[in-house]
Amino acid sequence: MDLKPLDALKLWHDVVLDTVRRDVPDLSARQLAILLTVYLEPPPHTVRGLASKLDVSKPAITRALDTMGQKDLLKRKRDDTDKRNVLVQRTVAGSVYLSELSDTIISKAKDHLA
Amino acid sequence: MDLKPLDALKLWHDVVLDTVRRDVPDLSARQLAILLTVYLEPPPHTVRGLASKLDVSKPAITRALDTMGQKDLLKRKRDDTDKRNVLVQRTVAGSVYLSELSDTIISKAKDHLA
DNA sequence: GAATTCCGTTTCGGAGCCGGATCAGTCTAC
DNA sequence: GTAGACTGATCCGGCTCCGAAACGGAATTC
Repeated sequence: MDLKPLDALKLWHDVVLDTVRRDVPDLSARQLAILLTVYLEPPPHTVRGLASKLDVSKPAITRALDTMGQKDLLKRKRDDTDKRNVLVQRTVAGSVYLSELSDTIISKAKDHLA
Repeated sequence: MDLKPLDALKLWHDVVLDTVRRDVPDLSARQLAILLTVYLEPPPHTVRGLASKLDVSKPAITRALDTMGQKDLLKRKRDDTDKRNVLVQRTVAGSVYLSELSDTIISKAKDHLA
């Protein structure tokens, strides 16, 4: 793999610019980090676990789940075996959102990594 | 270039997670977009031009320049030929910041695009 | 040289997010 | 069964950012 510094920044620039312009579901870096973690890493995902992994406070995770839940990008589910836990789960809308993000990345990558 | 959707998202995940954890100069997506534009696209860069390119309001650009100026990532310079204009210019600290970002991207890319 | 246009900034009220402390509910040890 | 540990949610004061509108200064038009 041969990715030069300038190419890496240009790729980042193109993708960030694209997401800023069509800011539709405007996610903060933290929210995006949560979304990607839930979709890419093996479950289960708890509030505490996510807070630890991202090194942020628990309320930050709870609030992010609130806002992303409203946008239907994620959903909560109470753990039946231990009702203290909340399991964070995927949704169809979340999958679509990330699918579009990967499309953007791949499209922009083609321009720089040809 | 052969970048699969899952690899693209994993790359994004790793880099975003890295920037969230060491949130030192915590830049919003917009601020990062401004920074990358100024450093990657040919000058001159004006407030109005940046607002148009990112499709955001002028005050948003002004405020972003304020905060990033405090962090010394960018600097303003009055245009001598037309004193209405403000030219946005690079700084050493900004170059260092983006250099570290590209290092992170390249490092994470190696894991997925080997 | 007065009126108009253009530029970046500031003001304004409002919305979102922040972390520490605290809370109610659940599970575990004894 | 009761005391303690643990989970996620909520409260709190504070900070950042938002866009529309209004502003002052500079350039242009006539």
